[in-house]
This record gives sequence, structure tokens and C-alpha cells, in this order.
Amino acid sequence: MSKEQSQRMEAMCESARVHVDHLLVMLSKSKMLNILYVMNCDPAPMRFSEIKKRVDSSSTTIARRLAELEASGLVNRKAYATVPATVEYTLTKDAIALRPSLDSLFEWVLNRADATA
Amino acid sequence: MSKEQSQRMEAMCESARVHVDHLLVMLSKSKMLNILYVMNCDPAPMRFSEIKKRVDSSSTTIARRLAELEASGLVNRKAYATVPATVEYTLTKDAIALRPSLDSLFEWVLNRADATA
DNA sequence: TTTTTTTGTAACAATGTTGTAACCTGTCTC
DNA sequence: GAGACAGGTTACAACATTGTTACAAAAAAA
Repeated sequence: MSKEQSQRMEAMCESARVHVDHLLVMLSKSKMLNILYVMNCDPAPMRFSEIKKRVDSSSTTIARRLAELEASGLVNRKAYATVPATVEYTLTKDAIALRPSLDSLFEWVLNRADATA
Repeated sequence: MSKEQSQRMEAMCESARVHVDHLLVMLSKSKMLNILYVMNCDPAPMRFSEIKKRVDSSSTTIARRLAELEASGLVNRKAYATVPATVEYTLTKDAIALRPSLDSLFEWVLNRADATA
């Protein structure tokens, strides 16, 4: 392999590492897995208040997490000009691809919860 | 999310919900997924310094995370009376059961990293 | 004799994160 | 005119977490 190639290789690895890190940090934020979980449970678009109710956290935190998810391309936000406002959140194609992993993860969590209960 | 899972979720008692929550909070702590990842990658017992090097964090944080994992029954700690001290960590059977989920999760993360890179 | 090694712990300051309370829009209802 | 509703935002105080530094122990190597 040429020197140039290996440099590109290293740069690519470095870049991928940064992205992996970013994703892990995001997934590690409080209530993040909870939100992905409840949105995974129900494929229908979900409104802010519904997510908040199911996740059971403050508006501030839910809003912050949803904004982060949207910025990372994991959820789509759609606002309707109704009165009062209606906003629907849906998982993007990318997030849906995460579904098997999350299912499997939550399956494990539930099994452990059963075993430890 | 399978129907069975949702049903279990709904039927879940308060005590189990607490356990699920505890697990999610634990998994959400910084470097937790990283540690499980590196330990999953290599089935051999791993020493403190090796984990620290691969995860790239401070001793304090690694020690805290490993203590939490041990308290939750996800890792076993084995100390040898060598000089200087040798300590080996291994994943418990429970944590190894988590492996497919993590593999799948990290595969998704890497795919996304490639796509976004 | 001093340094080196591994695997931590303790204290603490700096930094990051959270929830609370207040507020906002814009109509429809009482 | 005064709520009420959804879906937030902002400021801020309280709280949680992090890394840094110092320290330990015990024997072997320099």
C-alpha cells in the first residue's frame, strides 16, 4: 500500500471513529434510549405530549432530545398549522434500520428485569 | 417491537419497571457502551489498563464503570496477588447474552459512520 | 536508594445536565 | 376578558459527573 493510501486510510478511520463516538455519546444521553424505545413500539407518528407522557420526563429534556435526534437525522418533525399546534415525530429510515438492534437490546433488558425482579 | 414484547411491557409490574429503568440508566452512563463493546470484541479476560487504553478515558471513570458493571452482575473481577497487582475482568454469562444486540447496534453505528463520513 | 509497575481511591474544582417556573403564540370557549 | 390548549423556549439554581492530582502498597529492577 502506498504512503498516500495509508494516510487516507488512517484519516478515514479517524473520521469514522469520531462519528461512532458522536453516536455513542448521543445514545448515552438521558432518556434517549427511552425515546427510541417508545417510538419503536408504535410505528405511527407520535406527538410531543404522547412521547413526554410515555417517557415520563420534563418538556425541556424531551425537547432537547428530540432536537438532537432530528439534528442527527434520526427523527423527522412535522408541524401542522392547527390551533393549538400539532407536531408529529416519526423515525427516519436510518432509525428504523436500528430497530432490530434495539428490539434485541430491549429483549435482553426485559429478560434481565424478569430474572432480577 | 414484537407483540409479545409490548404485552410483557404492559403487564410489567412496578418492580420490573424499576429494574428496566435502572438498566437503561446504567447503559446510558458515559463510556459504558464503549466498555461493553471492547470487552465483547475480545472474549479473553481483560486487564484494567487494557480496557482503559482501548476505551480512552480516565482511571477514575473506568474504575467507576467497572464497579457499576460488577455490582449489576455484568462483569466478574478477579484479582491476583502478583506484584504489581494484576486484575482481570470478564463478562458474565448475562453480559455475553447481550452480545448479539451490541454487535447489531455497533454494525448500525459503523454503517451510519461510513454513510456520513 | 530511588524508581517503576498496576490498580485503584479520595478530595475537589470545573464542567455539564436537569428540572422548575415563567412565558409565548393564536384561536376557540366560557 | 379570562382561561385553556399544544408545543415548545428561556433563565437559572440545584444537582450530577468528570478529570486532575495526590496517594497507596509491595517487590523487583536500576
